[in-house]
Amino acid sequence: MKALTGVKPVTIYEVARRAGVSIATVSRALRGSELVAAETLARVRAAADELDFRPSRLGRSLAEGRHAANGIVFPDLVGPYYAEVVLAYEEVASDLGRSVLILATHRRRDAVDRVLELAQRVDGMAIMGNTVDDDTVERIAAAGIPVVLLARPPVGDLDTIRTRNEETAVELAQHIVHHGHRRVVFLGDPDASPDVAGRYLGLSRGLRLARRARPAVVPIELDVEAGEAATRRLLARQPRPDALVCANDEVALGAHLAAEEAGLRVPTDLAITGWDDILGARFAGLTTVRQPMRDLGATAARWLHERLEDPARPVRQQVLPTQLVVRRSCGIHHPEVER
Amino acid sequence: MKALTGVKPVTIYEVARRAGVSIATVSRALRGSELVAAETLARVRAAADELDFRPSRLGRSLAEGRHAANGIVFPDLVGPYYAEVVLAYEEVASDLGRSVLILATHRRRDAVDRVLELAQRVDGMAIMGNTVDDDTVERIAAAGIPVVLLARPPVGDLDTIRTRNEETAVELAQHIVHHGHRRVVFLGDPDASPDVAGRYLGLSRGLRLARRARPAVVPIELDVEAGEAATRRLLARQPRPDALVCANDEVALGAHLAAEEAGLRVPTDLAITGWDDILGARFAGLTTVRQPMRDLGATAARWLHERLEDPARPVRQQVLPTQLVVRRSCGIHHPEVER
DNA sequence: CTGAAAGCGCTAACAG
DNA sequence: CTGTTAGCGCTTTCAG
Repeated sequence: MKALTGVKPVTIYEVARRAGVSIATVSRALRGSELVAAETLARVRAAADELDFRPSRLGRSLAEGRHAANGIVFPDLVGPYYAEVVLAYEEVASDLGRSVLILATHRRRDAVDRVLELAQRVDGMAIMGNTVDDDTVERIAAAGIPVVLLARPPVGDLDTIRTRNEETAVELAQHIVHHGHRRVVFLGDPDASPDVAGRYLGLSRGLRLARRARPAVVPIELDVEAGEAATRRLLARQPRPDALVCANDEVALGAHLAAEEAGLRVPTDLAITGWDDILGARFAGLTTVRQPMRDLGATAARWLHERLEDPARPVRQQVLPTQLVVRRSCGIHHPEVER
Repeated sequence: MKALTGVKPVTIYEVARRAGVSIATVSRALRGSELVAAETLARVRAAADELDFRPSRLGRSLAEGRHAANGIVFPDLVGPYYAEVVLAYEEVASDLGRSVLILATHRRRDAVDRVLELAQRVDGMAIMGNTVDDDTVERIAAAGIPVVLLARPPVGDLDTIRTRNEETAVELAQHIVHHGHRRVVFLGDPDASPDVAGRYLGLSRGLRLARRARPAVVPIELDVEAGEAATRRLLARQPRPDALVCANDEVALGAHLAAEEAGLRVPTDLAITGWDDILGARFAGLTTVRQPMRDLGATAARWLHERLEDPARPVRQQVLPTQLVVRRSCGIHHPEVER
């Protein structure tokens, strides 16, 4: 028997009155305290049900001094990459009984303010890659909000989870060299995010180890259009590059488009590699690097929860493994070709 | 000159004491009330700055009776589809000064409870497709929380935004018939979501109009693996279907994989279509239907804001157009082939 | 212009 | 076991 209560929320007072007890008893009864007589408990429950009472989250949070909510800050949500991270984060957090607030910073200049505002609404938050500067991170942490850093270098003594960029990029470089490519260009902006920086560094190091020239870098956005446009420009130059190492798969797919348009064949005329292993990469036969994105998000949520439970626990920093996925966009003579 | 305040949040009382005024004056000053002397204003500002004061969101919300936050409920975030919707929603909501809480229901049986909990934290929310039943939606709306429905049929007199499914599916059916395909199978579960139901209905209707047999339906999950497995099974049957209409692109890409594995050529031996036009579709040459996903999310956020501003404004229901994107997975004789 | 004080809805001592 | 009461931090009358 649910009473339609209209637009005025039912408060604990009304339940108390209806059950003929005090609000303290209602509170106890509804949150499963031992200190309530069975019969009282039943009366309170009945009253609450009849009124369809749901305790105000605000009142409760204010009294408890906690939000039971987590935040996550990421640069954007285009492409499957961040979506996966955020989803896994939400899934774990939700199962742990915490709501999740999201904030995409894009490159708004008021990103810092928005993050600070977010910090007012959560008990802890995950902060990804290229969103806000270290000062802001430290400021939030100093305010007592647990923070876990995602895909960015450690700041202070904060929990940090990253994926392996540089080492796998070295491996990728070797793979490229192995296929005889010489004029290598990196498409992506190392200054744009720690991830991209690591990938560029690894590529450079790998090429250096193989005594090849340092790669040229074309700092662009990480989307299909930018990859396509940049490649179009590059292919007009002489000599043409013979390998494009792209900072992510979207760029690589854009490069593919431009190559096709120019009548070039991949990998014969031009090798292309990506990063992330999004769904499209598989269908384009793109050699790329697979990242455990769901792990990133899930671990962040779990760690945050554990730190909230025990603020004194030791700091953790982890680098998740990534994996070179060899398909055909680099050359086809390689043994471990994957479909 | 920022004072490190440690872990105890600065309250309005401390600012008031430091500025030598009452908390009421601090409140007024900081929220830009006219009723504060210029000199007082300056003193309060200085004190707040020195203490790095940020008003407690909880205190404020409780007093104001509003959260300045919106929720969005969706079934999942796998695949680019929902991610795009959510991102656009966040972007608009954030610009309107509202935080956003997300909730993925997956198919948890406690989805209703979680949505109800979410309702306690927001001023309004968007509810997508196949998440919770109409009763729950009405219950939330009845509690005075503005709701906008996304990609699901209207419930009561709530604002609703959908994309055109049935009509475009009819068009798709005609396209398929036009290419001479006869044994058409629909991959997807019409009971799984209103969107899928609409697509199936349109396909059936289109085939009927062309006097073709009603399509068989294989109710599966909407991911690559399910599409691949189902197609593998279908291709083992005699006679083989000659056209697979998939409820989304992931399924279609999975079907592609299975066809390839079976040594069949698309579209010669088997036509395949998808829905959503994700990035991978383009590279697989998949004929599909493009949906304005960002519009969906952005419009939802905007409408919600407008309704919050003016609860009495007229209800709106809108169906956003979708567009058949013809590539090569159905046959190549069509005039309007797109790259 | 400014301060005092009454809530907002709930939790958690503290007394019985 | 149960009720009283003091906050949690802020906004907003209501009086000066």
